[in-house]
Amino acid sequence: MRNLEVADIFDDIADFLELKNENPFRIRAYRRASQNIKSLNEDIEEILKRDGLLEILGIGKDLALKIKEIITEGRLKYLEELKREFPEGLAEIMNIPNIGPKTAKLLYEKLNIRDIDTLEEYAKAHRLSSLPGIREKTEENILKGIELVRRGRERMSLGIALPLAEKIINDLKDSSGIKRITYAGSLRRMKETIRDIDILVSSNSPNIIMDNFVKLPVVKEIISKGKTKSSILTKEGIQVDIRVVKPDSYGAAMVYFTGSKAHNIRIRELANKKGFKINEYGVFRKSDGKKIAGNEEIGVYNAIGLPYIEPELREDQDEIEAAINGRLPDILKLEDIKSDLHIHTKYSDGANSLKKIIDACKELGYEYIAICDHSKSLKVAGGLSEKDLMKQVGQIRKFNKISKDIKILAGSEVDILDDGSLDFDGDILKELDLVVASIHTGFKQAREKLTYRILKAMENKYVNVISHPTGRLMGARDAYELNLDRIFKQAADTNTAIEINAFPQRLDLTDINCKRAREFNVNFAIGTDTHSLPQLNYIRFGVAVARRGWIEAGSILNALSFKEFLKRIKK
DNA sequence: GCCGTTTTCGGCCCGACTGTTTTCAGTCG
Repeated sequence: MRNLEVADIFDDIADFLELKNENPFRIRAYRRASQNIKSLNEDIEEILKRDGLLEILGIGKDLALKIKEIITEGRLKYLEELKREFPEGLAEIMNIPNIGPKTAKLLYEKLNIRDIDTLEEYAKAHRLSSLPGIREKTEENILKGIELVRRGRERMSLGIALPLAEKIINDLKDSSGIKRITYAGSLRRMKETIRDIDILVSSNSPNIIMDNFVKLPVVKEIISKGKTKSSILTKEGIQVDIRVVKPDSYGAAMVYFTGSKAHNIRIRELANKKGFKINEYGVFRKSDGKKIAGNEEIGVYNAIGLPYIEPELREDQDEIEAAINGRLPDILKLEDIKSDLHIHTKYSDGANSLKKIIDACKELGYEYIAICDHSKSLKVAGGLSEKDLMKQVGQIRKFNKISKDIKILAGSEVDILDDGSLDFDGDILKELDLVVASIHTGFKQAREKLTYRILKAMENKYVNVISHPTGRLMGARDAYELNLDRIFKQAADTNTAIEINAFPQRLDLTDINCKRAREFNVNFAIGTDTHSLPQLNYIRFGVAVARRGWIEAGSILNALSFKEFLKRIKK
């Protein structure tokens, strides 16, 4: 997979073109191409092989040639030429907040500043004030920005961002004058990682909201405070932006602030062609400036002839075309979920007793759940021996006899061993209601070997689900190399479901891979991999991944009724 | 540099905030 390599090169080119003050539309073409390549769900080398580059949105003749050069030559002459014109450090300088191409170029040309360290020296010595448009305040901001860059403005996981946004909204929502309040941005689109949190408010008295916002207990620093828009930095160093609009603009503002930027650009282009203008206040007829929509999101889409598009789909990844052609998927909803198919208990490395887990799941309204503790080989996680597993199965059977509200599936998260066989024999596995198989060893093995192990496991007639199929742990471990297309095909052929592991550090499969797997007609199982009670709520992150992957309820095992579920998993 | 129900040229999304300016450029989302 060299998609990222190609995307990064196009991004670098865009940086250089900005420094050169090139045609902004040309720069945007590179950025858009980069963005689209990043979110492709197919290997770009494969696309090149089948001569399909021009089908990629935003790739024309010229960029197709450049992609070919990158893949075959391992480099791009054009980028190397650009690199000769400017020192490499300038791109880094442009990463500093509030320093864009104009300032970076000015610093370089007037003071020969070509890296962050030099810039810091100059700013501290007040030697930047000699430049036009830079005085003391800008020097201060540059120093602050350098600190931010050094600390690394990393993206946080959805699991951190969502609760934080909910807390801020909760703290704010009683402010007088707030009519509606929500989070927007990449958080509302439920991207797996988030950089900034965006909050949107509708109110007729924005001043009060701005004042209350910058006084919230989480605020460490006020980045900017205006009449309708402010930004703060929390004590954890997370930027939170807020925007207040009038109630009759709330829908348009929701669309605008939910993004993605690429999606917004597309719908604005579409509006333009139809004689409308879209901004964060509404949809306006160009002929007489009359506002024709804006209160609600759906009205904005309908005004330009589109059906409502779910936030998770708004990535300019074919959703506009699908909307135009009436082939938008009816994606999974949280309410569709009837079960959690991956839960650990005290039997292995979970924190809670079977009883506690069952009670909590009843509270959540589940129709059935699957208990899947680890298998005997995974000693570090307290894997169960055959004897202990059978004891657990017995306990579950007993429970099911007296329970009316919820069905408990006796399952196991069974290790896939080095040769692709399973950690328990068939005579044990046949006693279980659900077998979830996963790899916990040999992450560094070759792609072919790891792929083989999973393919082999799927051949086992007792295996219902492959859990966290790529093994990634965000911030700790990359996904291991797999031939996913072969795995998806095998999953469909053997009726083995692929798990969407909802644990925020995993989210494995990813949204992009879900979209790919969907083309193979595979079934999915969402599991929280819960090890302690609050983690049962992670289900919403798994649902988010499925939604971003265009998955409909019909192919999610745990969106099926218990009866349907049992039918569907038969191999 | 891409793209086409304005189709092979001439368009290309739109507005808020800051810091520096006497009316705006640069940056950001």
